[in-house]
Amino acid sequence: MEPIRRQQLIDATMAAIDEVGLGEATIMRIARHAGVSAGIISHYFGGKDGLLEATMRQILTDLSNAVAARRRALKDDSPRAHIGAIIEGNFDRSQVTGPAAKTWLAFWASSMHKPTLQRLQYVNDRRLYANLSYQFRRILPRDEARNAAQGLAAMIDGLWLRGALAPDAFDAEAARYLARSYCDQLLAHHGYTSTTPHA
Amino acid sequence: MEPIRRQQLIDATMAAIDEVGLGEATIMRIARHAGVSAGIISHYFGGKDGLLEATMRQILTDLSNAVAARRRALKDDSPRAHIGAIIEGNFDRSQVTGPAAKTWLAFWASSMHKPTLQRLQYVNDRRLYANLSYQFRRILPRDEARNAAQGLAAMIDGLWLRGALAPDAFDAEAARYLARSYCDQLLAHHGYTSTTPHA
DNA sequence: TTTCATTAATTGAACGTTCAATAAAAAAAT
DNA sequence: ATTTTTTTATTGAACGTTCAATTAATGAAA
Repeated sequence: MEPIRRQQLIDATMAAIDEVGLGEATIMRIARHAGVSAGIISHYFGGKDGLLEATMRQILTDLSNAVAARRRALKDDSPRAHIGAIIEGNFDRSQVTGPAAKTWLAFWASSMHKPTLQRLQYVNDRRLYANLSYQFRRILPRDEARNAAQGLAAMIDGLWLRGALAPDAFDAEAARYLARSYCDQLLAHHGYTSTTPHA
Repeated sequence: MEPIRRQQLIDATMAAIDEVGLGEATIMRIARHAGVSAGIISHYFGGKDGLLEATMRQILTDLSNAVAARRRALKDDSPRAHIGAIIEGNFDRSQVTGPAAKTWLAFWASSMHKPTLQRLQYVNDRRLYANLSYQFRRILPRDEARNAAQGLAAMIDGLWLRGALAPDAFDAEAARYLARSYCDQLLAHHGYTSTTPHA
């Protein structure tokens, strides 16, 4: 029963944050979304903070899995292919629009003042940077690779931020195209030519 | 007396949000920061929401002014110069790190669920896009210009988001360099050569 | 019956708002 | 100039509401 309830409550948390924002996402509202009583949250997560932390953890895990799966499925081992997979994985993110995205942004803002969330967010950020940096380094000199990784990471965050903010106006395909184009420009800048130009 | 108090309270709001986040920024804490009593907030702003809206308005005005001032000071009327001024202005933003930045991000998240803030944020976003788009259009074909504007806008947001999140690790100069490099790549992509390469 | 899962009622703290009272400043009258 | 009146600025306490957490009671399963 425990794993079922935990998942229900995590999903309900995202739904509630998507609906009214983190500030108004009370334990009663979350519990109502999950179809259970409020007390059960303290029982399974020790309190509201525990539930919020578990929810952020799940989002990060989902993101990590989405990237890893696409990289595992690669036939091409080129840096461009790996970076492409990272981009695709980040824009999957259990739908860039929708509950997960708004929840992510809410946690992002909240992590500025909650050490626990900040740590999670930091680890995730470093992983993205390390992965990008490593792949760029296979082609670009050290400083160039470092800049490229930071630039692309910023662009991914920025595009996704816009997705969370205006889900209706957001075109996920256009976002992926922009990120890949930027990646290609970064690589081309140092003599690398892509084998298969993106559509 | 009124304009003085209003400014004090707006500054105190940013200080409080910088300190403990939007969720914990109570009117008592804000009032204490300003050295006045809590009741005065309702007197001058009609309530907490009024104060928050006024604070966001001020941040947007400051940003708008920072960009406008740099564009007015341009000697060169080239698209590249204008876009450069927009970048510089956006990374001024009354210091990308510090209270204003955290307040901005807090409002950004909050605007997903508060129509008033959403409207302010939307107008600001459209102005950035329109300005960038117009300048790119002077050199690039329509679709290319549209993509370039969206890409650069996303990169600016992404870089700045990272500044708000990790003020200590953030290098404003590096951020400006990344944005300008990206801009140059976008322009160079269609035969345009910059007159003065950035340092 | 004993244990596990859940609920519903309750508690105390914290919140934003309101309001009557006060203090300070300005204006008017003497 | 001095006093009186009016306006403005501000306070601090009280109110009603809402929240997260806790507790005791209830139901189901083993």
